[in-house]
Amino acid sequence: MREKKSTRIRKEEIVQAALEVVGGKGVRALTIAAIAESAGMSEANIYRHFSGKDELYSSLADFIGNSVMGNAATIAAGGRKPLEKLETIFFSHIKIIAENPGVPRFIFSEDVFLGHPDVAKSLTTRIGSYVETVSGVIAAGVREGELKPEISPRETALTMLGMIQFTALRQTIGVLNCDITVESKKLWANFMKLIS
Amino acid sequence: MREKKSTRIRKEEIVQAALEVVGGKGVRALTIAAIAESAGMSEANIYRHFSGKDELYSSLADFIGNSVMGNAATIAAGGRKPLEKLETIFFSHIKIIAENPGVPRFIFSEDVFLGHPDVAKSLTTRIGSYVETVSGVIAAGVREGELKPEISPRETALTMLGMIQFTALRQTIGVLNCDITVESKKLWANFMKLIS
DNA sequence: ATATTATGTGAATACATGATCACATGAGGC
DNA sequence: GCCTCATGTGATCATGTATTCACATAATAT
Repeated sequence: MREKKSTRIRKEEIVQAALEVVGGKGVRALTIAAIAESAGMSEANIYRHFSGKDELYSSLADFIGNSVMGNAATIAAGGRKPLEKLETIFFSHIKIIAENPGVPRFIFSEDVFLGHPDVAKSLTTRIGSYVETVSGVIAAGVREGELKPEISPRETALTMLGMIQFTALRQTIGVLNCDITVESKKLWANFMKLIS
Repeated sequence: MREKKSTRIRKEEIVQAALEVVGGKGVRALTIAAIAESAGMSEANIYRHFSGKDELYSSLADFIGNSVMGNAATIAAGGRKPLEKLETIFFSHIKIIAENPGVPRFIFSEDVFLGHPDVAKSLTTRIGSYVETVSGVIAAGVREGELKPEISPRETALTMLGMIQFTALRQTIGVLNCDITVESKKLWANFMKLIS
């Protein structure tokens, strides 16, 4: 039999294993069997620490939300100039996506939004505040004269997030043959020309 | 027993039914049973017209590709001005998404890109040519002085498609509480300010 | 009219997946 | 050393899904 560890540690291991499964084979492949194999334990043991797949999904969403989406708010609250903040948000978001493909896959997966409404609600709230955060930074940029005065903060924020999201998507489905960081630099350079 | 129809007609009906299932309940719910119910026929009859789920996926991809992505190429080949073409491509794409949510769901679904590599390859090719088509229109717009000379056609095209894709996504997951057409008008008005 | 063929279906098969259970075993308190 | 309990597991069950098959019936040719 395996070494025994506390539930707290096992939970983290299981969530991490789940994220790896999603990153490697997609949310569709997120079966108890796959998680158990990735975590190196039996299927039954998953149920020892989680009541079922629902709780596992919630934990996964919390983990992603806390470690990832909170990031933008922190940057926005910093003391730098708006344009700098925007750039930092953009590239840190891209970096997260590049390092962990399971994140965007999970966040925008059907299994979450059609199969786990409570998890979906929590994620949509986070996405909404993400949009507001970026809008606020853009509005500040306009006020301070760094950005063109005629642009609309909210729509520009949505355009920027769409650009990020589309990049993640293209990477996920393999359209992006070159490196995602190279691609994102080109996109950002062009976006700068559009907004300022 | 039901009325008998030719395979050609039944195939169309089945593809349409499948698209409705995807639009209503997602690719995850695209089971033979669900398609059969939506089409009003028995499961076994699906196999009378398709060799299996793989062929059905291919047909679905072809249908979407032809009726949707071909659209942009037609518009681009027309005789209007680049900016007009861009606007038409944008709004017809949005219209398709609004009328049939199954389209973006299917195109960017994991089930397709991780479970049906041949279908995925055909779709990635189409997405690639879509990007090129839009890039071409934007490049023409720059040449003719309708758009800012400093923008990069390819990256601007990706930004525009990202904007569309993100709108589709927000509609799919329910973040978009207001009408998608209203939202898209606001986004386009802002995008015009960005590119010209 | 009859034969032939294509189209339609309920029932059955094979397999994957989520979940449970009885039982095994390691860790810490005594 | 022994007890207790949380942790770990193979076996098992229930359900859902893709697919097949024998059989039924409408359309069509002869």
